Amino acid sequence: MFALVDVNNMYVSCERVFRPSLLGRPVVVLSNNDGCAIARSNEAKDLGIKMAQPWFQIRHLRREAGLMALSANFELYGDMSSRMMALVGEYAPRQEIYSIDECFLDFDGVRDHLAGIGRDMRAKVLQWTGLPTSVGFGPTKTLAKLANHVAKTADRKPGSYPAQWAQVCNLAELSALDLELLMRATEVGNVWGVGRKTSARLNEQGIRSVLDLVNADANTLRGQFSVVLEKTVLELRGTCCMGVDEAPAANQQIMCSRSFGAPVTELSVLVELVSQFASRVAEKARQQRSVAGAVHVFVSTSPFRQQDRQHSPSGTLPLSRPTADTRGLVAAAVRLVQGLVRPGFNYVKAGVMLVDLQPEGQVQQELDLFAGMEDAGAPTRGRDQLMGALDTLNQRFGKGAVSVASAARLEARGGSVAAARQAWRSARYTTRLDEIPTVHA
DNA sequence: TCTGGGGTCCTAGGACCC
DNA sequence: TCTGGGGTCCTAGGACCC
Repeated sequence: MFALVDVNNMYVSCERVFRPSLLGRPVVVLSNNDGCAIARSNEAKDLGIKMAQPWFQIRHLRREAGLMALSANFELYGDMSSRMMALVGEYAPRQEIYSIDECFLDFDGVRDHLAGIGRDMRAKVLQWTGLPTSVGFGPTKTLAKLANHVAKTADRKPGSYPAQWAQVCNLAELSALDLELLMRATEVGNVWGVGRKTSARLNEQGIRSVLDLVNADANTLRGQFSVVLEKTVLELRGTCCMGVDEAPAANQQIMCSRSFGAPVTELSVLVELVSQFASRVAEKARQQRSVAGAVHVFVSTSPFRQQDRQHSPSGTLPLSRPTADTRGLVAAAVRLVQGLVRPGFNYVKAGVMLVDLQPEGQVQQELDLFAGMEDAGAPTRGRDQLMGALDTLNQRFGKGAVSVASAARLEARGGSVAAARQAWRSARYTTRLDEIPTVHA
């Protein structure tokens, strides 16, 4: 048996822990640049606000409905997530942390009292962290996901499902009749792995509910769609196609990209931005002990500015020697961006991606045949120590305390036009001593 | 005026090989 | 006029997830 535990409206719930005045109010958390809503409280959902809806479209609800908006505070959410995951992980022999707000638990062999365990887990997380969760149990991961959807929806929309399924729902406890009722009442688009496009195509064929999908011919669907959908159908029927993965492999790509606060036309500014992004991905690569075989850079104009001429070039540069050294990666990224950018365009976004990632230490030395001879014999140790020192300093004194020169100029100028807008960010209550909450007695 | 930032996996099609 | 068949690898793009 698997459980899926997830935090309801994670980002909003994290904010509410430290600002109880937000409870009961419509609240959204905004993306970078305060651009669009990436988390919504139930009250905000009830106002009709959609996921990723642009802020300028819903701003009027501040006055009309008391909508509160907060800028994203990922440092806070990440720390709250770690606390929640640690608590939940105690309940089962294996845990797969699937995203910042949800994890699978593998209750191998356990069949009884699961709902009770779920309620206990929920209560403990609520008491210890203040975060409300939903828990779904099922014999496969896809069914646990479905159970979680039911637990959350039954809680949020009374009448949608029987009330006893709210908050914690165990599909294995249900009679065959109840399970059929549940699947008939649930739209196929709510199934894990069935997105917008697929559900539209399924609907055309008359497959509207989860029950319709379960009763469809898996083989035919495989031909029409893909093996992914076939697996989903099998999982819905109770056949396990996926296990819990406790230690997911290192990422195969590492990306850092941002939309800018204002359009950028100057190459020099883009060089500085891309340098910053490259520094960030280099740091991430070192964290997971990987080296990159190639660097990919893209810049793009805004498809929403229809009066602008559009230009979205990208390029990839293979490295003669795979590395996670900030200097080498910044140099490659800068060379790329210099070749991409053309004058006369309003660029609004850029990004750097590391690809061809390999574990550090098992780098193929043959690739060095054509590398520059000047450093062929240089000890790599010096480099590692320099990067180690860089990471330590930045960890201790804050991001950007030490950086390569091309990335540092932006900050020296006191930010730039491209700086992201973050008008309403809350304090990093749990990770910064100088932002720790004050309690007034 | 103002529209996120990460990731994964699968498939189709082309290049290339024998 | 008639022009094989089977394989691998790589890449781009699409769909999905949160």
